[in-house]
Amino acid sequence: MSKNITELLRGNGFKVTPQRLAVYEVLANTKEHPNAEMIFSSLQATYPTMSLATVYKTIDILHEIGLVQILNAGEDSFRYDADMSNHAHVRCVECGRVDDVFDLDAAKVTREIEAGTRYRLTGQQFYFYGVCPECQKQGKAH
Amino acid sequence: MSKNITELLRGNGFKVTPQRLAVYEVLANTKEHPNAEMIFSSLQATYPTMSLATVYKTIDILHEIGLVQILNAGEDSFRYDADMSNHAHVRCVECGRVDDVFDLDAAKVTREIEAGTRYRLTGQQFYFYGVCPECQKQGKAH
DNA sequence: TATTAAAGAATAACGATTTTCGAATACCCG
DNA sequence: CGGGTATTCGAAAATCGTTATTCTTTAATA
Repeated sequence: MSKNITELLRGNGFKVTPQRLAVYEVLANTKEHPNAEMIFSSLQATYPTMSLATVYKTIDILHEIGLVQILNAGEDSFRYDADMSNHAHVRCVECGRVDDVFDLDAAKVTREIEAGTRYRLTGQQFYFYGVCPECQKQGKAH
Repeated sequence: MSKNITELLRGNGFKVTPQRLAVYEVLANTKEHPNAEMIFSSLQATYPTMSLATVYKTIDILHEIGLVQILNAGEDSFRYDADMSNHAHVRCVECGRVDDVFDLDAAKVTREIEAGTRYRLTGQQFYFYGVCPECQKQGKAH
């Protein structure tokens, strides 16, 4: 990336706080697309006083300055991803895990849609649902 | 369709009630992908005593017997669609309307993904975001 | 038409997210 | 490097969509 988180925060008029760096670190170092609760829990050890509200407010800022994307995979809560590349997601309907799907040319599909509808498209989200390899092995597959 | 709503309800062990028929009628006669609140409001005139809880429970049943699909277009509430065909949706980020996108071969994309990941896919949802033709005319476009 | 299990309406409960507001602190300036 | 100040933090309460509970009504069958 061109700028690091500290520069981006300061450049957008936000203060650089340990909490913000910590929340971003969690997101940047996992591939598990955690929700707010999961981020909160994983920070309990190092930041015992941090509240869920702070996690939400921080995510809001990180999203605003383009450092995290918000996933709405049809669950009861949102998930967050520090990987800003345009990629789809697949959720296992058995265990709930959410994985990345990189081999999909979304731009091509988007161009087709833009030609078909008369919308001027600004973004898209593709979600796939199925059973992950692990759960298939578990024999839970019917 | 092969069976009508009355047969489907009864065949699945559900009673056929005026409320259920009414909720389905609303969904079947609109292309606006209403959420629960919108369905509730549009039934106020004819069913002044119906409660929101009934709308939710009815939608739940209609979804269970395969008569409506649930849309999660990244808003704060769910939308519902009586068109069960596999089609994508596009939401206008200006006015909030949700339109259908039929010209997209989702099955083909799904097959590609299934080959790439090792998931066994059971479904997918594609959502596009942009500015609808009306809002583009409004000059709100930047 | 009577029986009865299921459904409706009203209300309370629930969980994720947002807001409020006094206390704490990052950052600019000297 | 320390002070002043606007911003942020954190705890609690509020909000909002949705779900559960309770009690009353009703559809379906004989």
